[in-house]
Amino acid sequence: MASKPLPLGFYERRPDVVARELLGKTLVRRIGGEALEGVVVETEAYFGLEDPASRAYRGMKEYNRVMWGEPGRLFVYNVHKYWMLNVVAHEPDGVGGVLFRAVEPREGIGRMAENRPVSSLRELTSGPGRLSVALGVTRELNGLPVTDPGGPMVVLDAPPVLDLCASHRIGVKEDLPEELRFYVRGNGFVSG
DNA sequence: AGGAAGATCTACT
DNA sequence: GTAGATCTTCCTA
Repeated sequence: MASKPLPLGFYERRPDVVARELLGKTLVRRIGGEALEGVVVETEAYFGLEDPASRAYRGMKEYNRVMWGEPGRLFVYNVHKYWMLNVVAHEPDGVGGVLFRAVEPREGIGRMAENRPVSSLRELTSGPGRLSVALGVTRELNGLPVTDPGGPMVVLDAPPVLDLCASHRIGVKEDLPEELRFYVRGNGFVSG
C-alpha cells in the first residue's frame, strides 16, 4: 500500500481525460492528525470559456482564478451552502478542472460520520456537497496542491478502473454535447 | 444596498 | 418527483 501522490504531469492534460483517470484513485484528507480516505468513484470535467456550465465561462474572477493556474491544485467554491471540491486540470495555457462528485469511504470513517451524521454509510460521501462536509473541505483549501505528500489534501495513485461509465453532467443549467461525467459501474457510493 | 443565481441537499407527497 | 432552505458570489444601481 505504498502508493505515491499522482505527479503534476497527471493533471497537465484535458480535464475530461483527467476526470476519467481519477476514478479509482485515493483521495486523502489530513486533518486534526487524522487521515480521512476514500476511493474516487464519480467525477465531472469542466472546461473554460467554451463551457457554459463551467465556473470559468464568464471569465476570470478572484474566486475562480486558480482554474487558469497550475494544474494539480485545488479549486474550491460554494454553491447552495456547500463547498465543491475540484482539482485544476488542463493542457498548457488551458483552463479547466475536475469536480469530485463521490468517494467510497475507506479510512477515518468515524471522523467523517462526526462531520456529517447520517443513518447509512452510503449517504456519507455520495455527492459533491456531502463529501465536502464529511472530509472537512472548506475554501481554506483553495489553491493548495494535491501533489504534496504531506499536504492537507493529496490524491494517491492506484490501479485504473476498467469498468466505468459516462453520462451527461448532473445539475448543470446548460451542458455540452459530450458526456463529461464519469463513474464506476455499479458502485453504491455514486450519487443519484 | 439589494436582488438573483447556482456544478446541492433534505424532506415530504 | 417537487419544493424549500441556505450562503457565497456576482451584477446592477
